[in-house]
Amino acid sequence: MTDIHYNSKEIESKWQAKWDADQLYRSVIDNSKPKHYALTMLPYPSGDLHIGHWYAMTPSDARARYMRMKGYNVLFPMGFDAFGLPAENAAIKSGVHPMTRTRENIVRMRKQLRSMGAMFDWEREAVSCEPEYYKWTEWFFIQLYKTGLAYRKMSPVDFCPNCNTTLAREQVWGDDRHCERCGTPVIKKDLDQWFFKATKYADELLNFDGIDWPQTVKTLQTNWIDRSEGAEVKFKIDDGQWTMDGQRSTVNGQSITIFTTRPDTLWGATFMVFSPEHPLVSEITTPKNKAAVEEYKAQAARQTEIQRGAVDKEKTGVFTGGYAINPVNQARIPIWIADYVMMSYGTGAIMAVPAHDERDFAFAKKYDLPIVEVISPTPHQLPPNSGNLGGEKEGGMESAYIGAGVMVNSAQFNGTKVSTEKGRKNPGIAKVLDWIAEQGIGKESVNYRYRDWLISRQRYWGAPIPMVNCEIHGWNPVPNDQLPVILPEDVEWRPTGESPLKLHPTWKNTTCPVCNGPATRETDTMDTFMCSSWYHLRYLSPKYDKGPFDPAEYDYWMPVDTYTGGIEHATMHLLYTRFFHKALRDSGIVEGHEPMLQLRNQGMVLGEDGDKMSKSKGNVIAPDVLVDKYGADTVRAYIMFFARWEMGAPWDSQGIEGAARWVRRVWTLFTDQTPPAAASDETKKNLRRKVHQTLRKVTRDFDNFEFNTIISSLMELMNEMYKAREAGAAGTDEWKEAQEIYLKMMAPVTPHVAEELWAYLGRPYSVHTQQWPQVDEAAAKEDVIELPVQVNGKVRDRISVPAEAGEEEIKSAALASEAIQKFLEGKEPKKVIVAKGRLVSIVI
RNA sequence: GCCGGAGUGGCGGAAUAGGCAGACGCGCACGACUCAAAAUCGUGUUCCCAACGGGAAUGAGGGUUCGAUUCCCUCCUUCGGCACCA
Repeated sequence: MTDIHYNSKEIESKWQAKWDADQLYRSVIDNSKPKHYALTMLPYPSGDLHIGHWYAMTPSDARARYMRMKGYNVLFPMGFDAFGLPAENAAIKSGVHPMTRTRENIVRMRKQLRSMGAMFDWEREAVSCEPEYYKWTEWFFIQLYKTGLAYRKMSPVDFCPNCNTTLAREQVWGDDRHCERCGTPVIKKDLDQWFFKATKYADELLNFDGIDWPQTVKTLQTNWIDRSEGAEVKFKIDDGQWTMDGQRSTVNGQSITIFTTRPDTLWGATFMVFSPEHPLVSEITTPKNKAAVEEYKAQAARQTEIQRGAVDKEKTGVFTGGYAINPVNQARIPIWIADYVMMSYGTGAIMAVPAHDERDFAFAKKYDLPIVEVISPTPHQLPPNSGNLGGEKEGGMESAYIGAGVMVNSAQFNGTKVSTEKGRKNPGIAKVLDWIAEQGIGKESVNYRYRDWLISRQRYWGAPIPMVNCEIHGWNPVPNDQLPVILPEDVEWRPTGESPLKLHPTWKNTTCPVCNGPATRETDTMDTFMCSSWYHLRYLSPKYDKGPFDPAEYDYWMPVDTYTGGIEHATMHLLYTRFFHKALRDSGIVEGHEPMLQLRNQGMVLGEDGDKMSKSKGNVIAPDVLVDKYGADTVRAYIMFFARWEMGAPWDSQGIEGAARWVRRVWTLFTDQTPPAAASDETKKNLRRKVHQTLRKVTRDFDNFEFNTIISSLMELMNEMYKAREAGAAGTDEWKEAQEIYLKMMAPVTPHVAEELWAYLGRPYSVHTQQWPQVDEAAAKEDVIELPVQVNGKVRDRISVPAEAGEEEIKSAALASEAIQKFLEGKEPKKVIVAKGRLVSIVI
């Protein structure tokens, strides 16, 4: 029976069936072991598992397996993020109900996932579109509503005209502000929508203490939230006399608040600019300027935000006729409107400091508005108090000055140093902040770009928002005993821009939970990111019906120890789930500040042409085909080998042959029946050394998610084993140890073939429940090391010295070398540096 | 414009803590086996100088150092994020 062929199909189906039957991957609470919750992002059930899923999941699985062998009780669950647009869009086209289609797709994908041979605990599978799941999605909504974190507001929101629904700010991408799902540029609509008050946690979300997340994700989230420190300052409206009869506007004397990051430049504020949409614009506009202002507002409204947002667009604006008083120097300054001021940021109005802001400078130049320098880069150029207090033009400036300097033209602050630091770290800003607070002019303030999370979607295939509206009692949550609000099945999916549930004849009619009178249900559904914000909790106990999760399971397994998935979710799912966790924590539902302690992102597998894979480009690699041709073990091995996991790389159809060859060569080596021969002690010692060195390396690489070098180390060891066999090592104790350790190291990567060979060698089932081997440091140690000897930085020779050799011994061995002597030319070296275990460096 | 990642052979990539650049694999070349091919096995494979031998080389240029893919500065290319954000 020397000639056993490697048959991937046979051994993979055999072991998958056995593992299933034995419940080898069932994870149950076991207080005798430390737990490890390994989580990988759940797929959307599109109906086909693609190579990207394999790339994300198999290294995650390998590491979960490794942790299990290290002695942890590991939970590695899988499920489906099953609500969402594609199923609904397919329904519109084909008429097949989304639930039908989704369940079919799940059956198919479950099968594909099983072909991976991963250690998923299927008993814990969770599917977000099933009522027993979304009951709790609805329940969570109500918890957030009860704590004031869910609210309804009419506001201008992003709407995708192709997907026919509103989107959260995070789901609008790129320069052209397109829909994250379909790429269509979004439009603005004024709509009454449900939001989660995520901004309440803005500062906390900026804090990543205690979590081991990639710097890139932390940076992306930080940029997204974009905290900026500054001040809110009140300017009084002073419109003087508008008309011949001295009539004043209704807002005369009222205060308008602006946000600025540069309160130190207040003395240079020579005009104000309001956003055209600012509610006070019509109030402050004088009759004389009304026509021009209305015209400008209409023009601004016609433009899309993209057109308005074009950075290099020339600044435009019109004067309102209104004035305000600069609170620091009482200068009467004109109020303009311009579309470079956005209603959506700060207060929708700014103080314009043309001398020290490029945009304000361009605007002032164009409309001939005064420019007053208040920060001088050269402190002694201007005599103190040489101020031209707001009004006169400063002709000398060529551009706005943004750098450090000292304050000038700023009354008692003249001479105060200003750095380029932001916020309180800047001495000038700090002083002015204190002073304006004292004077009651303004106060220190923080602004964020981050917006509350808009969760209403005008689509059918999502979790219903469990709210009821009564004419008398307004909005109220559906009582707990009526949850879940079930999605009706008989719905027409017409893409009308309105929620299909709204068009259902009866579903929306219900009774008010307060008065039992007639009321209507909310017909929008929830953003599917709501479902995925808590799926890691449902995995704990997917069949539990007394709450979203079983507290006993929660106490044992949470938090997630290792989370893996794509970085494209940095400012979406990964931010939502952190917010969600904090919101639940404040409701007393969960504990701790963060849901996922460690995060690692995989890169992307590109097509062989180096482009992103897509059906239209025809460069899609189908894992099913690869599994059929090579077997899952080879696909797993190649996926882990061919790129740095966090970087990704283009697929290479020839490259996978290398992984296939490796698996076959291991197979051949391990099933080989070469009779034991006499190997020298040297051979046996070298074999052991290589085995333990490899073990040390593989262990470290698993710890560090460096999967590609795990495979190359295993390939190297295999090559060594082939040589050792040639030298007669087969059958020796050292050989047996090598085989045993090899299969244990291989088990997380190629679980089927490792199990098969483990059985072949007559070891007790299963290799996957074995303890991870211990490195024998003594065996791994080198006796003799080869050191390169450099002369003036160039390697001129290599010497062999005992590993234990002292500095003097190494030094004299190096100097004794013939090759080195040649380069020394009899001269005495200036310096000899011995880096122990590394090299010798001689300077002449 | 701001923030972050990445630039190493024909290709994917490797290189504990600043110490032999190119591990491992793909590809390619040559050889063995074969009637032949595939598979398999073996050898070689950064570039330049014909070469024993030597020189150059980790995006470019500079710096620190006995020594730099690794640290510092300037710049280029590329990918991603943000952006009239006050």
